[in-house]
Amino acid sequence: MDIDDEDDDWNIGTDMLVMGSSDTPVSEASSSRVILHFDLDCFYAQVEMIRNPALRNKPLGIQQKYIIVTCNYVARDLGLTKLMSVTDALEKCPQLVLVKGEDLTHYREMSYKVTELLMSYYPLVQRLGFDENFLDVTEMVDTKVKQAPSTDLTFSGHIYNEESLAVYASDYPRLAIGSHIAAELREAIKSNLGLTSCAGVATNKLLAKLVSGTFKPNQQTILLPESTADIMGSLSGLRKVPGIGHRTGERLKALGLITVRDLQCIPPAELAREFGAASAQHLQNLAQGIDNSPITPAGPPQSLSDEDSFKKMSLTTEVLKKIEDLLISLMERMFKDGRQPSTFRLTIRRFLATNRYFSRESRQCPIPNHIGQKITTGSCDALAQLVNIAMKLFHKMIDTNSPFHLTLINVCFSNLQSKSDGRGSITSFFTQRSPKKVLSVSQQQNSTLENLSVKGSSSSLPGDCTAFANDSSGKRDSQSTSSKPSEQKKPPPLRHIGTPLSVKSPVPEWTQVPVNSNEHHRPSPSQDPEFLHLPPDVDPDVFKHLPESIQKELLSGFYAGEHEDRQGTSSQSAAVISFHQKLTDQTEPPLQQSSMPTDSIGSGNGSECVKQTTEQTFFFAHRERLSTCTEQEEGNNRSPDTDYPSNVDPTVFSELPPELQRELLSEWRQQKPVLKIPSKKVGKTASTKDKKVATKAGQANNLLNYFKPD
DNA sequence: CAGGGCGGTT
DNA sequence: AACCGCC
Repeated sequence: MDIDDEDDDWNIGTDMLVMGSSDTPVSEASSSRVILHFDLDCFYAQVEMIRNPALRNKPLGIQQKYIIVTCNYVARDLGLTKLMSVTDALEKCPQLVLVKGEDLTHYREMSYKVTELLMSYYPLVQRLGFDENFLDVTEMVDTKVKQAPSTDLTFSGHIYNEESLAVYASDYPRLAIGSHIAAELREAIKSNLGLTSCAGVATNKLLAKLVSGTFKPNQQTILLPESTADIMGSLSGLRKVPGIGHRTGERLKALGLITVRDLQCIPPAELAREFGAASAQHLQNLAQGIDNSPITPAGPPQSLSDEDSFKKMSLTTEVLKKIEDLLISLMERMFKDGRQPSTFRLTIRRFLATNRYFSRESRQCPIPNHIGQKITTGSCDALAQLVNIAMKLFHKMIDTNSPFHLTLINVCFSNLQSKSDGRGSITSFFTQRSPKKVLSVSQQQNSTLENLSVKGSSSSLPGDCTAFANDSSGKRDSQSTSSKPSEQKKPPPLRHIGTPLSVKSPVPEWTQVPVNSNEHHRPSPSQDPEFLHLPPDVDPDVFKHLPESIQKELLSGFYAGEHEDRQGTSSQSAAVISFHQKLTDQTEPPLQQSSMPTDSIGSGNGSECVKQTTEQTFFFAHRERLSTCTEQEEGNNRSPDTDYPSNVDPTVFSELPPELQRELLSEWRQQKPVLKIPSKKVGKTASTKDKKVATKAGQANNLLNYFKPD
């Protein structure tokens, strides 16, 4: 039995009151929230078009395996849709240009840049996937409403159901102001990052999300409370309600519920029989557009994972190899993140013709401290030890004596611990790392917001941003009291609304990546035997499955015949620090199982023993080298050098934001040198961001001016 | 349902 | 520790 669901019910009042009183002139409930939802247009495709502007005017599809996960609007106009098979897509549109999108690195980076940008305006930002963000601007709006008369208000963007409404912005001053904030932020995203987006303005997350897609590319829409029933009723099925997924949808269908109205009307008691009272209430709330869930501010990701899918995998050696590949890239990301994972999870998907639910199975276990530390320092044997742990987990799920058929493997780090030494600490997320971003929002001289009879004022900006700064506990300030009836924790972490969160650079550290980092392609160092080296406590069960030749190689040590630049050459990055730790067989006996976790994951008997390599280097160094030679083959009529400026439409390129131009250029440049390994530090300092800082520093962005007190 | 990743709940 | 839900 669940006790929860406190929040959802008592406050039905706020939203519902407004809806209910549709006869009389509706006035905006002063207690309702103002929530924005931002949805980037065909996000992956936009990122690829920025990376290669020549793709702009062509039908472009982003391909993952045999699926087009998204496509640009040129392609959509030709009839393509999301999640269409490559075969179908090419049939419909033979001239379709395909870009592989399995490697999410660039999308992830850009995604966090967007979140980061929004957070720099106001910290109450919640991510939803890579391409959506919610903002709770209630308090911003409220302070504004108090100081400005609600005359001369306008709505920015569309109004849902506008035709059938007769409304004035002065009836909804708070949503109206919210709509201008949304417009300003969309413009900021466009001018700073080159991305177009849609936005929805409403009184809760559910409605904001639903309404944001009303006018599709690059537009925004307000949902007035009186249209709540309309937009809910417009949904084609229950599955369209955010919060009702596959499973819940099926269960509802089993109850005979198909439409939103079905769910609204079913007697609560009946629904409660299937879902319990609390969940039943929650579901019916959703069906009515009621959603009191708070915006939970985005922090760094709580887990990092890497996965790959395939048609068939049925050999243990393949599994081992795949896990290793996945771990290599995952560990590198983990290393860059700086935090230390304390839980490891292995997830698989079995091929099961019978299984209707594509279900995944997972096993997880703690990561021993000493291994976790090695991850954060980039030590080479962390890989081997993790592979070992992973294989143990694998054997918990799969009996390798019987045939098996996997279609997916996922490796995941979670329980990420910030270390108090600075790097990766939550305390440093908003500390100055790179003064890269200058939020010169509006290029336009007259901000729309300035029309709101606001006393624009000084632009003194606080240098310190303590929004999330806290100690290593990893918890944010718990805060203050909600002024709303809703149970929401009302956080604005901002002490003073008039004090914008650091125009300077609140760049969260988890987004920090070497600017010049050249990691375009999947690691796939697949051919390279040096990754197969195993730890002292290697699992004999695993080992014996290996081909003999590999076993031999393992036993003889891999780095013996290593060539040249294994030593920390100058070209290696700070992230690729190499160290040389002499480990002779004598000084370091290979049996260390005492350090394994106490559950069965720990190494078992003492017989397993592989010679430790005599010299260890950070595995990232190897990974970097190997990654340089990969290149995507596209079957289509794409020119092979799509990433080079030669192919780029200069006009289009010149229209890109300067920062993007620079990053692109450096990216392109990076592709040439085969062994060029960018340094984190070099990347940062080499990036020309400093110039940008000066750009419009004096002209504080309008939003910030807008909220200057007095 | 694909695909690669996330967060949250049980 | 495993599952569910979402993009």
